[in-house]
Amino acid sequence: MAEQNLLKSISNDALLDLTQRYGQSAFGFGAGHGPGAPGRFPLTPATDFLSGQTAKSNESGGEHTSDDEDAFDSLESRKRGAPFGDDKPGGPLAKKSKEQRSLRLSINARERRRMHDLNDALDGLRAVIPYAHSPSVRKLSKIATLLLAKNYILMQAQALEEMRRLVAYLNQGQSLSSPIPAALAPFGQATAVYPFSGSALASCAEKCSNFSGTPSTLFKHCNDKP
DNA sequence: TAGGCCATCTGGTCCT
DNA sequence: AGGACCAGATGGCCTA
Repeated sequence: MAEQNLLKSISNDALLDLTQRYGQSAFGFGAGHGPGAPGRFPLTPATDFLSGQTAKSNESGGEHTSDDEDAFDSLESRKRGAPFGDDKPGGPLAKKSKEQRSLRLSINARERRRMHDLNDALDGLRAVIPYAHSPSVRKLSKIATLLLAKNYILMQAQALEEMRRLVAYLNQGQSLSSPIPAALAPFGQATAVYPFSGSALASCAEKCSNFSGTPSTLFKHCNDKP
């Protein structure tokens, strides 16, 4: 039952909250920041996160014996309606030798465990990126989770850069009472960073239309036609 | 009912 | 050799 609640659609309020948090920069300025930019964000927490995941992965890998895993696998396969009945008499593994079959089952279990670890990591990611975590809100899909996380990181990096500029500006002995320079405009005008924060009148479609480059499937819930 | 999302199986490839 | 990683295929579940 809790799962069904999780699968309910994201409400418009949830989208509004999400878009206000991320803004245009979150979905827009990914260009030029591909994976080929190593060292761009040398963040220690990321390293800790990775090491934590590795530890978790090893931990989960050692939770079950292979026998436990096989028993668990068969049960889970039936529950999920696995397409290939690896333990059925007429299944694809039926013709193979016992050794081959055993090896195949072992590989399947490993792959399943690997995917579960991956999903656990995605759950961890969902837990730390800002979106509506209410039980009445549908869980973010995998692709949406990754895209939101990427844009959230980019947005945080941008905010950090702006903060550094502000600190540098203040260190020059300038008074804040003087007009805010253009370089610091985002701090004086929230809409420069969060274009939706002051646009309560904007339609859902208008907001969605600003997310160029984001797969339209992420906004299936949007009932407004642009 | 079509489309999206997901879990699982499977075979191939690469790495240690 | 064994394990990790990857991509394709398949079928189930859910929603519009």
